[in-house]
Amino acid sequence: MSTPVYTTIYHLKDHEGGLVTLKGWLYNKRSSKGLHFLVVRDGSGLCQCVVSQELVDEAAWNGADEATQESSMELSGSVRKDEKQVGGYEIQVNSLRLIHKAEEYPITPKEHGVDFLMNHRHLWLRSQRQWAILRVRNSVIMSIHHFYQERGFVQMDAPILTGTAVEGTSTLFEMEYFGRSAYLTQSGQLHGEAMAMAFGKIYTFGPTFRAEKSKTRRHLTEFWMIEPEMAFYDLDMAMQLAEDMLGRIVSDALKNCQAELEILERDLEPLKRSISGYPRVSYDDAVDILKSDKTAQMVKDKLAGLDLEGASLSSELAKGKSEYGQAKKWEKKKFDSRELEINRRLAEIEEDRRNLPAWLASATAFEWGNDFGGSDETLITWHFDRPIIVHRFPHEFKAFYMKRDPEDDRVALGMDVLAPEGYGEIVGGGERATDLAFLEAQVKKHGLPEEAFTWYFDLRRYGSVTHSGFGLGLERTVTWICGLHHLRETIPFARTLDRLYP
RNA sequence: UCCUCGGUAGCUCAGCGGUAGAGCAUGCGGCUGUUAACCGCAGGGUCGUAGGUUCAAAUCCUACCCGGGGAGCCA
Repeated sequence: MSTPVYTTIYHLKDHEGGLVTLKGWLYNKRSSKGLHFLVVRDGSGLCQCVVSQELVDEAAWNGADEATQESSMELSGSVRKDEKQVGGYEIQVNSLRLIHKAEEYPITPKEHGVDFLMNHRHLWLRSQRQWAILRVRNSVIMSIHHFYQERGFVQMDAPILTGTAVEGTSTLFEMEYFGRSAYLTQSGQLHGEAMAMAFGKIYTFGPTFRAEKSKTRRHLTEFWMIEPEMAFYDLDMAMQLAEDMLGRIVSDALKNCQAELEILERDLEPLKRSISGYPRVSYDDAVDILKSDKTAQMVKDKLAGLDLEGASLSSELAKGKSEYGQAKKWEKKKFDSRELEINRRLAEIEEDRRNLPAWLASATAFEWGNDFGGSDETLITWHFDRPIIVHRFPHEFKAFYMKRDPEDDRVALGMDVLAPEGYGEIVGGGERATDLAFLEAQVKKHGLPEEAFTWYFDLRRYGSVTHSGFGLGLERTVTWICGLHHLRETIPFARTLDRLYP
């Protein structure tokens, strides 16, 4: 007999019919007399390994018998293709050694609540769904690097400790820095501009901190942001770059993360449409869309649909309850889990029914000059089947460094990319102001400390040029690609308003 | 800061005035192809905390603590 080759579950396809050794952890176990079906995970995937009492020695059998969930083990056996199994392969085990018998594992193959899972994030990472999400995150990161590197951008790091608030609006984490105040960066943009003037086209990729007291599914206090900054790019060029970048991220994910997206049950159609052809929508047009009869009709249709769905689910629930008494035990179990699902969905429907009228009211009352709220963005994106780029906003609610539109002084040359399916803003940026006097006036007007910007003003003193850039929120992008409800699962260890552990 | 929902077994939840329940997990037993396997038995609880109403409180009331979602703000 040949010697087994040490490999990983991901590479089993190269060893069909051969003998291999795997090292991993027990994900789940099913047993009957003389047989153990061990679902093993090794970080690269899952594989069912069959231990038959007749075919292994006593030590191997006892090891499989004793193994508890998440026990670590090393096993060898022959690889067989089997479409029915997770990963498409199965291993008939010849030998097995228990490396460490795990204590009772807190995360069972059943459902858990968010709080419990977040408290066990260090273990939750081992679950299949988290595996899939964080591998998509990896794909997105690599796509971004490839995209920019292939286009001649230089990756440069902006400082994390800063003495300047880039945008007065956001709240900063302040800290003591050798006797004075420093802040954790909320954007690398100003330093990015300096680097763009030195290298032409650059992008930063780093952590960003916002001390906003937001408790929503779209916010983290620590998140990762990618900020390209390009000399000699105007707004239109920046919008095209953002579209090309997102298109690349999406098409790479579709190509490289098929298994992951399937685990996440992601509907691929909206992603396939999101590779190119992003409509450009001016703020003016977006306001018209928001206040249109069509939007009002969409909200009404949505409400009617929710009523229908709610009624149908309620009657299913009632029917199940009336038949519960006569049901067999396994039928009861099935109904119990369905009941949970229905109750959860009903709660969601209830919430939407409460929110939608308020959304419509706020949309109808919207006036030119207001900033879009989360609900406004969602309503606007309902009109499109792929990401859209909204541009040229009233300058009042935009950052001081944005260039004014030469054709309309009321608006700034900013742009936001809004993801479809209700995911909203994933990119924000635009063309930067080039005129020194204008910037000096802006800093004063926004009440920012002028002395903190003297270095920044230098960029307009020595060869000021047209330039643009934007920031991409990594976690929001991954949330959209994965089709998730909440962004906290897209980062290994989320930092939120009241969560610093684990 | 405000609005809203929740806290019952290790976990997910049901019970909503009258002796504390189920599934999963754990332990033991059964089953030679299982797919959140299945079947049987067992252990496991100051019903978030503190007051109050009541013959009787997990259930009703008040306050507080903790968490989820949302608003504002943002990527």
